Amino acid sequence: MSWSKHDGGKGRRAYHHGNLREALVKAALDLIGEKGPAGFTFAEAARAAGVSPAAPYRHFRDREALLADVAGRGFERLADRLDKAWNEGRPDPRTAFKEVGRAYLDFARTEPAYYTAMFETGLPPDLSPDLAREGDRAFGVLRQASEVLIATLPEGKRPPAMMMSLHVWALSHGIASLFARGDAARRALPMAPEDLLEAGVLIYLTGLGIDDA
Amino acid sequence: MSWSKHDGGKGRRAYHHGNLREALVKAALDLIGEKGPAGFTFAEAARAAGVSPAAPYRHFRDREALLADVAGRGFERLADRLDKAWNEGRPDPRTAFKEVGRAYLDFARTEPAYYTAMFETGLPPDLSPDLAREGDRAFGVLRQASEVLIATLPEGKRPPAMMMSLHVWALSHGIASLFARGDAARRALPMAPEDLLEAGVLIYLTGLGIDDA
DNA sequence: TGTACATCAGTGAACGCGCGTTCACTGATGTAC
DNA sequence: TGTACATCAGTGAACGCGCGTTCACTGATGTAC
Repeated sequence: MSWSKHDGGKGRRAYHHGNLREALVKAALDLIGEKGPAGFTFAEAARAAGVSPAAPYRHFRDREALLADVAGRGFERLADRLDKAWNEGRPDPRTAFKEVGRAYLDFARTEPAYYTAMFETGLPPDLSPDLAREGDRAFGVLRQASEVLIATLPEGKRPPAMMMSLHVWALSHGIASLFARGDAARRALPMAPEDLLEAGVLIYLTGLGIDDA
Repeated sequence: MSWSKHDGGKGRRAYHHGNLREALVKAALDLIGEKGPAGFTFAEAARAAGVSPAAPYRHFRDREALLADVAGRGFERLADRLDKAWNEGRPDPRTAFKEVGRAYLDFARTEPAYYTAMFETGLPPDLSPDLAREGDRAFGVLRQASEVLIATLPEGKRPPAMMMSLHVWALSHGIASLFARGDAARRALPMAPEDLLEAGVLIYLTGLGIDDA
């Protein structure tokens, strides 16, 4: 957050913020993280960025547009993390697949503000092209991983990859939103959410006939 | 919604509403259904019930208390529906178990306003004793069903019933909240949510070794 | 059966608040010549 | 290299709005005798 050069080093504010767009995104994340999806207001984000309430309109059409931007960045990060966890199927597809599941949950836990923006603000998943694209990309990682895993099965015993990835996504999201959320609505769980997910995925894979190599 | 007897049949309003508490609950449900979790306001619920904005305070401590009441009723209905679907394990535990899954999703789809109040308002699950009790009762049905199913397995191959019910709940909730929600945030799905869930539960049960009789 | 009175469940006006958004504006920056 | 000027990214005041909540009140209802 660099204010203009003519600041004079005295903390006196210069006219231009420098990177207000980024500062607003960060403020939005902080607010969502602190007070939940409804606790984010345009006005307060502006305040947090040290700027007048009219300034954000130079960068975002309205409140919803900022929210969509935040959610889009969230999906971008999620996709990156899942992709990294998948690691091109190494050391073996089954292990890598479970790592993808863990990474999903890890994302929900370590980035609750992003996760909330992505799934709890009621935004349509295709509100902006960016949002839609990054959302697809994240799901694509899961789908690609499913395909590779399925290919290890004998022909004729292969389930649809789409179905499989939807199951895993739904299970992961269910666990995340019931047991690994950041706010007071989190439900108690007699084990780590990651372990619950890993066990579930394991049983599911067994059910599909994808066993240890 | 019966107003006082002295109404005179002219539509002139008498002083007492008769059943304001119920009318407010109904109004809350309608508002949540129409405009999402954040779209519900105490003031508008009062307006919908045809009553001054101060009247609801005779029945609910505040906005959150009304929300908790609605959520509690939702869990009550959900528990009843799950229990009915379980039907004491008839015709056989495996079939009955799948029916419980279907009933869960059916509830989410046919009662989106309740579902939203229960899971998307950020209420702590133990905000009121009623809410906690009915929530536990709903989960209890699932847990009981899991126990019966598990008992069909040979000793030594029985997974913990708690884990199993958590898996099924999470999968159901994940599907419901991603693909079967009532608002614009619903994601497209190339099949019926119920079928996706049934297939998932089937694969999961197979993975546990619970096969067709 | 009639009456006095306590209690219950409303009214309606008012409050302070913060929100999203708009507007005409102005200081800072970048560019063309 | 200097200067004129267009454009960009802010300001700050104002708007209308609806919210949650409080308050003193009052009409309707139920009950004791």
